[in-house]
Amino acid sequence: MTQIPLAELHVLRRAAEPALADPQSSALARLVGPGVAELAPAGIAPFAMRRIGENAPLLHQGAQARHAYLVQAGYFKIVRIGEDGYEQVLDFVARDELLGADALADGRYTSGAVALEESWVWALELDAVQRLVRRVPGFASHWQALLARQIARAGELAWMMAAVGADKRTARFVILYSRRMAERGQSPRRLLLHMGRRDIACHLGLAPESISRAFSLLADSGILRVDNREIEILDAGALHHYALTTRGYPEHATGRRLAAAA
Amino acid sequence: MTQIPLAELHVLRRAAEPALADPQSSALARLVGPGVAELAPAGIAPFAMRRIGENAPLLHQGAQARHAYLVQAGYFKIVRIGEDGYEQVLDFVARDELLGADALADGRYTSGAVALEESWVWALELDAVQRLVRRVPGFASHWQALLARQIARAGELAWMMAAVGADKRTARFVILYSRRMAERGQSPRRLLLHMGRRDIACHLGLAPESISRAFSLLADSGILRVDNREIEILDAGALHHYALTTRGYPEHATGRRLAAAA
DNA sequence: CGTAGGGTTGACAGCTTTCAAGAAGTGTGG
DNA sequence: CCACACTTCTTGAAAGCTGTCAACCCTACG
Repeated sequence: MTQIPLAELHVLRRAAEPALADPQSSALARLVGPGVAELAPAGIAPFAMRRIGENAPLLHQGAQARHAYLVQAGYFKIVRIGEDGYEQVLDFVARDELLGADALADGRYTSGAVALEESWVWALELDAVQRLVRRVPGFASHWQALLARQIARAGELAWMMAAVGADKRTARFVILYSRRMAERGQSPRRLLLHMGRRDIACHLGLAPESISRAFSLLADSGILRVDNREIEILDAGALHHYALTTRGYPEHATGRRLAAAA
Repeated sequence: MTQIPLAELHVLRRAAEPALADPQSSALARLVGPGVAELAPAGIAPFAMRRIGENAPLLHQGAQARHAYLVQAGYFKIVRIGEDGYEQVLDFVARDELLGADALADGRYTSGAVALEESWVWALELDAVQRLVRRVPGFASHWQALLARQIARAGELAWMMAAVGADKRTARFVILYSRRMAERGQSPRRLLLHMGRRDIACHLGLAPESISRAFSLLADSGILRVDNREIEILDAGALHHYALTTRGYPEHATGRRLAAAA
């Protein structure tokens, strides 16, 4: 009955002192390629790793941007502070993902970023990135793929937020979380939430109590097993089915004039 | 009492046959620069303009992507069709904005795009864009700024969706719409909605009736004047104040360890 | 050991969805 | 030119759900 807790993950989290230039484990090497080691001495890519303490901010909303950051290890939340001082959690960011890329638009960070746990990031000078885009073949497409990935996330966000009920929205959050776990090569079934209920609520536009209730409901339905921040997906099919029904309208008679191009 | 309707805008919409290579009015020239005319003959940038009829699809979700599109004139909605056949409106796209850039991630469009009215777009071959990024100085930053702009939109979306009530969410929608109008140099006070109530509802995750009610409420409050798809912001301050109160929590004790970087 | 913070659960008020009907505008065909 | 059908938008009333406030449990930490 009592399964082994995700203790190994906890340990892994604590001991996540990352290797630097090893292509196997360096997010930077995965982005730039194996030739990364030769770039730094040449002055083309003076990329440095930074450590961010738990609850420490990395990006400051509205601040002048000189760097983007590539997450090597740890977990961040993207927050936007409204004019009224209320914070909204826009997204969560994990290893191999980009922070602060939105600053490419106008040179300022449109949102803040806070580490949810001890984290390590690569500081990418925006100027240096531009040099790499022009000089290093293949880098431009890697970089743009990373940017495009962020754009695609907007769609995921809209999909999640468009769900009607609090429980359905929570179900979709779990699905997305699981999918991202899988992208990082981790188990898509046994999840360790790196954030608290309040941050989840802030992200989904719900009350923390509703998150709690939704988790309890999904647990009682036998779809999830919930133990504080440890979550296990017991019935993925049922979870997807549960998350399916949404506001929206069946694909109406689109395609009446399919070919209208010149 | 009866103000002049936005007739001139309607007319403008109808007569929007765009000029091609004039830097003043060509979205492509604004993106690439005045040298755009020299690229096409050289075979570097074989960009062509396409006309899309009303209600005609431009992007097909899941289809192999060879082009991104830059909107020259008209209006689009970005839609995602769920596995259950229900459509979700992710965003709306207007002149000078990008369609299908998310395909840079994995070569497939993650969402579809449908013209809400007769529209014209520049078809940008993705390969050609890559060539421009490397060869044309200054283009890379323009291009990336455009991509970054899309990323920043995700934040706007989250902000809008995080509002609690249907009326507040609608108010935020109007604010964003107004802001985008201003970005395009149009009046931020007198708005012409290019989409129907149902698309708005689909976008906000609400029922169409709720949109109607929210508009009526804002109109009765003297904040908006609503006449079908013509909307005028009568009291911008009140509108912002109305949209302010949101779910979320006052900036909690962040910054306990402000400096934790190496 | 005591406190503080996070998570869970319960009850009521408020709001949104749903279903239904009516009004207004648009396009077509006679 | 008119009439009809169609779509879109609006408005009304009841049911359902979520937010709020409150209390309680648990763990972590000093």
